[in-house]
Amino acid sequence: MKSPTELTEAFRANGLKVTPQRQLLFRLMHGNTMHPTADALFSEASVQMPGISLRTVYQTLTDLASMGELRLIDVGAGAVRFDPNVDDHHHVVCQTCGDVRDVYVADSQNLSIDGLDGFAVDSTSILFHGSCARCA
Amino acid sequence: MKSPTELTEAFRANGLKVTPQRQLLFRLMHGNTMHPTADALFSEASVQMPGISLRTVYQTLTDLASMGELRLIDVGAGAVRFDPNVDDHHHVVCQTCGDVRDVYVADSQNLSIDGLDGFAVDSTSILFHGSCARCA
DNA sequence: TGCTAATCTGCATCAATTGCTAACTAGCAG
DNA sequence: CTGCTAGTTAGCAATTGATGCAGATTAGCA
Repeated sequence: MKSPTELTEAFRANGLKVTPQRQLLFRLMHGNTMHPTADALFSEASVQMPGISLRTVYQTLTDLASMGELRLIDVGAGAVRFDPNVDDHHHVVCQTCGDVRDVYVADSQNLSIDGLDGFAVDSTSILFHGSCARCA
Repeated sequence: MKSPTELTEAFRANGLKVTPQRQLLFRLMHGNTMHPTADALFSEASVQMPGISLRTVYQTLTDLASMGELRLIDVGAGAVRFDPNVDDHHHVVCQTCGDVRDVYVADSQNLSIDGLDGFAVDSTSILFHGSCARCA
């Protein structure tokens, strides 16, 4: 994801306004490796800006996602998570503490797939389940 | 997933009762390659047994899943899907029609992962997104 | 400084799933 | 075959994550 400053320019260039709410969320997500849910981010944001709406968090994060600045990840735990890392990477999920971490998989683009039957693959997402170092 | 007859025995052996509702669901899921949602299965079941409860569908499918007879798959489309194929396999999802199909990935157990950092991987699920032959 | 489209808040709504309980029944014991 | 009882079912309430909506507000250009 771009820096808050770059995002400000990108938003304006797209005819979108840059509000204090959005700037706060830019800052909270920039370099964030926690893979927060909308709700977690809302809590964080509320500390610095009491009264901010959960709706606004969803809105802004959705905007960022559709601009390709962040990725939505669904680890099947109820709520979607947001990941500012848009590199070609994948995720490990700790079954105990729910922690999500980025990992890089060699040759993930060149997997040998049987049964495709004419299906054209656009993207691949790999999810590893297990236990993190702390919970093991 | 085992055959309806085998499941009947397995349920009894576990102290679970075999009701007509469960038998119907055994039959509907056996060899089913449609990856139905609970709701889709409920509709199908309702044809043969009007009055069956959606709650019962969820209950029975959850029981089957915890007995290892079927797998829950979440393609991030809102509702969980049920897959009676418990082999080591993965899924492709058509972004257009939503269709889900089983595929087999060579060496999916031996991916070279960077950034694990002490994380112990138990299971891997790979999701391929793209367009199926019909929608392309 | 004013205008106007974009945004925000707060609440209603929706969809998937689970919780709860009274009525019912599979399946064993006698 | 009959009765008992633990396990099940139906139906509805409740929960959770997410989105729709409208009136008040505001960013940012002229």
